[in-house]
Amino acid sequence: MTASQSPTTAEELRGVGLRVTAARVALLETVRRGDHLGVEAIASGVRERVGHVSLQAVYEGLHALAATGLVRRIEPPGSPARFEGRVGDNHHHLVCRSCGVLADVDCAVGHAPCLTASDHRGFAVDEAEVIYWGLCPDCSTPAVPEHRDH
Amino acid sequence: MTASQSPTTAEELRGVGLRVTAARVALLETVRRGDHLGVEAIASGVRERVGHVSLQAVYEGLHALAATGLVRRIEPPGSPARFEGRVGDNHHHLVCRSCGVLADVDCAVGHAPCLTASDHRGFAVDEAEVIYWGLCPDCSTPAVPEHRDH
DNA sequence: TCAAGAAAAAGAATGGTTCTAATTTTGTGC
DNA sequence: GCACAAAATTAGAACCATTCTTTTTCTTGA
Repeated sequence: MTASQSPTTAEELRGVGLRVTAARVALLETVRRGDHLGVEAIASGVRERVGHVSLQAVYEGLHALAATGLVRRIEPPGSPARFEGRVGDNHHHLVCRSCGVLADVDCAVGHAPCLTASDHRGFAVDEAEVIYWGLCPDCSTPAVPEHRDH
Repeated sequence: MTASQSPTTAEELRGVGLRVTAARVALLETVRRGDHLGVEAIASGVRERVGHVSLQAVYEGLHALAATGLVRRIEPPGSPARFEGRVGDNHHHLVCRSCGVLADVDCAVGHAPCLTASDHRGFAVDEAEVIYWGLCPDCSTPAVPEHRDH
């Protein structure tokens, strides 16, 4: 652990072959500071930093960042896509059936694929994605049921 | 194990509190005979059996069947929902990154939740859904690459 | 046989996401 | 420092799976 400074956001972007624009720097920082944000929330965060950015630019930027592995796209069934900046540790997710909130769970193994199927039927498996379904602390307390499935 | 006949499709529908209509019988049988069919494919199968059925009726019927647990809805990120008739054994799925094909994998445990998170952060987890990502046998052979990610 | 309620029909609407085409900006080489 | 090519951004429309609304038809239990 000597003095190799952690790279700036701009350097990280350049490092994966992306051009550095104010919008993309803000995009990456917004995703990293946020907690599983959706596209609209990310767009708001980016606009707070750099003024007007179109929604399409956000989609395009997120696509680029996800393709290079700087962010990860999570798409829980039944809700729009969300993004997180925690990548590379192959962690998994807890999803609340009631309110849809999303939380991280560490993967015991830490690298993909952390599970191997007994019979993978000829597939070349490179990742095992796990979603734990349940109720979050807020929704599982019987008192004050604020959110409910219809 | 005496001679208790397996129930007819109609009896199964009635058993979960649903009304028996030609469309729903055909719907359930189509899903069961098919292999992870999409909504359009299911609609085609139903129409082959009972003539005209609207797409909305198929959506409505699938929703009802899924709510009662007679069918299971699978929603792999990036592709439209598909349905399967194999329920109750908590099996998982292999998804091909290239062509999107879906295959079943037996769960070693067999009942949900088959995995427990190390730290479930207060969530009451009732199911662990696993998706194995990889390439199917057809797409992983280097020769004749028919399908490719853009 | 009848009434109540569930299911189906038709049609429109919704919403997240992607595509197209034109314009601007960035990084690089001269 | 300038110009050029590639990449990023924009605006706007298009897309497609899914859902909603309303009306009509059918199943079921009385």
